Amino acid sequence: MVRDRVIELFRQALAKGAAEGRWPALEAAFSVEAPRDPKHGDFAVNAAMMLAKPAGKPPRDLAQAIAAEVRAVDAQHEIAGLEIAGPGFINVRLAADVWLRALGRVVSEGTAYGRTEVGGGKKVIVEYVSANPTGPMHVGHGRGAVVGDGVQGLLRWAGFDVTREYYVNDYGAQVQTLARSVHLRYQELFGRQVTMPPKSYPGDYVKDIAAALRAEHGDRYLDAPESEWLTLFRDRAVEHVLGLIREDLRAINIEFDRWSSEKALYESGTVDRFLRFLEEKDLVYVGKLPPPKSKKGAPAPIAQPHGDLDEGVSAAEDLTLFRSSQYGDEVDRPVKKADGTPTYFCADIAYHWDKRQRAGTLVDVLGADHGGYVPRLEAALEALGASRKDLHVILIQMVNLTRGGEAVKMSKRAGTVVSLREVVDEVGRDATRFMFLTRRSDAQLDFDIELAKRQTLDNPVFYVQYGHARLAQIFAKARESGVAVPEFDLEAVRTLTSPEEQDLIRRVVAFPDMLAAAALAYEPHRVAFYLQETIAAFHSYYTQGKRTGERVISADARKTAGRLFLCRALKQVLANGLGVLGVAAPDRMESPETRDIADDV
RNA sequence: GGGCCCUUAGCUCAGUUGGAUAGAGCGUCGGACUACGAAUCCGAAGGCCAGAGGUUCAAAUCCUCUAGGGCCCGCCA
Repeated sequence: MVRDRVIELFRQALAKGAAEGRWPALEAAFSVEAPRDPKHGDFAVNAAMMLAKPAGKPPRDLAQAIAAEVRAVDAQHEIAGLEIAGPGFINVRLAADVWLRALGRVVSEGTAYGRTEVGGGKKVIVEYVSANPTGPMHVGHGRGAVVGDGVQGLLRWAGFDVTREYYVNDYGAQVQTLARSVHLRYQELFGRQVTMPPKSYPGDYVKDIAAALRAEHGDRYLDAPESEWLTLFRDRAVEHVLGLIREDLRAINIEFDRWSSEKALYESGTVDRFLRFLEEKDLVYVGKLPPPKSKKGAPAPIAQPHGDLDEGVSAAEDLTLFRSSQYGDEVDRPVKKADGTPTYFCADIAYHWDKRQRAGTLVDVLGADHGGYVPRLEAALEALGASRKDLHVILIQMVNLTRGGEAVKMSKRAGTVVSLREVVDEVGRDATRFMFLTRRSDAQLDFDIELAKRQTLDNPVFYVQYGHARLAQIFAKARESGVAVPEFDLEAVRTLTSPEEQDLIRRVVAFPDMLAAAALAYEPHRVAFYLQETIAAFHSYYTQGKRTGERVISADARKTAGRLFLCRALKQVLANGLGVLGVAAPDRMESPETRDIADDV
């Protein structure tokens, strides 16, 4: 990478000067950034400003000295100019051929262009979605799914050894509730009047499961005690719902390497072994939990009026508590319920402990409503001898679904949660994915269905895809005109001298740096913004060429070859960038006329 | 009462982990197709980066406080 080369030259120069006692050694990393204003050169280096204080010298004087040293180190004359500017920046201008050779690499590396080794092959497990198998995915799950998938894709491109993992909560009260809901629907199929309790799952998919069970077992479980059917109904229901979730995921192009079952953790004895392990390490004790804090100063409710499927909170009893408060959590957390069975938390730390043994770095993509859960998870890792730094949690904020600006009311209770599937079917896979990536994940997102369907700049996915299609059409035109698509030719690309062409070259060459930085920050939205900005620069260049007559394909064979090569590199970068995000890069867009007709039908 | 997140142009949002004069799109106004896709582009107007302190060569970015909005504070998962 070009930027790495600049860093290397400065590092050598700084080390040399420090060894000769001309300035102190620089401990922290200095920055090498592409400045906003191209007049400031290709890169701005802040090393002199960082050294000014420890050296006790004015930054501009130091910058002069450092620049002289860099010139001495630059044996191959890769640097064309060094300037001291502003408060003490060293502005670096590279020799033109350095950029052009880097441009050549875009095409020679092809579909691998943008891959880096910053991950060093380190193992990472990215856990995402992990939606409870109690119903189809809704829009909020979709955001987590797309962001998580973007993160894992980025890490893969940055040279990490990534495992995509889904934790299936197929054990515990919620899937039992699902099983009971199925049983109620099952009774209904035999003509009985049933009322679905407030906290049950009434959806149509529950009826489908009930129907399947009736087809297989007839009325065998109609009046049977719960102990006879609960496990069967639960397992069937979970299996069916997981099938729905897999379909939902396939609709947005997401696959997993591993599905980890909570139930399996119990059935294999892993949870019990883990509990004994905690006891041996003296990380648990039997005690009482302080009463829950009341909110808003109101007295704590004595009992929950609606207790249909809840156990309710009983008075303080002795529980097995995990010493999480010693590791940064607010209070100790129970790992066993009053009835002696392990809590969700217990199984989850066992799961995280297992993951930590399989990989050095863990990434969890969770809904923001799980934010309060993070400290105890970190505490657990710390207590178990790993570091809280080994876990990176990405909290996905809420999605507000709107339609033409009007809020789409979603309520779990009223059963009006909009499924991910409905949205994907209406706006398409690519638009859905891209939409979720146009916002930082830690900020709330307004997802407007009408806007996602619109084909304007409001909806950037069409803009970027159109740019890719437009580039593809240039090559179609070239073939038509008998112009060969060129391989790298230094003489040809040397004709790319306009400010716009120089800008495009720099953007394309910066692609791997951008990807690596986005990966290390776990921020896939950066890729989406990079693509928009890059294709905007191309559209501008293209239209300008149309106006001035300086078109890509012209009578000047050498210029044509240079520009076609630039287009080839651009197209590759767009395709690779869209690929990281899991969005298609079409060579041709459906025309708006055709689409309008289709809409009218 | 406590914890986490958010607040940047009329609207929706970026801002390269602390850098030089804060950027896009939409909307408004005015322009550009006999051509490789006008689903595009060019120009104009639009800002006390919620507010107040602090840290330093440098703050939208870091620390404290204040004001708004969201999420959470279970022996559910």
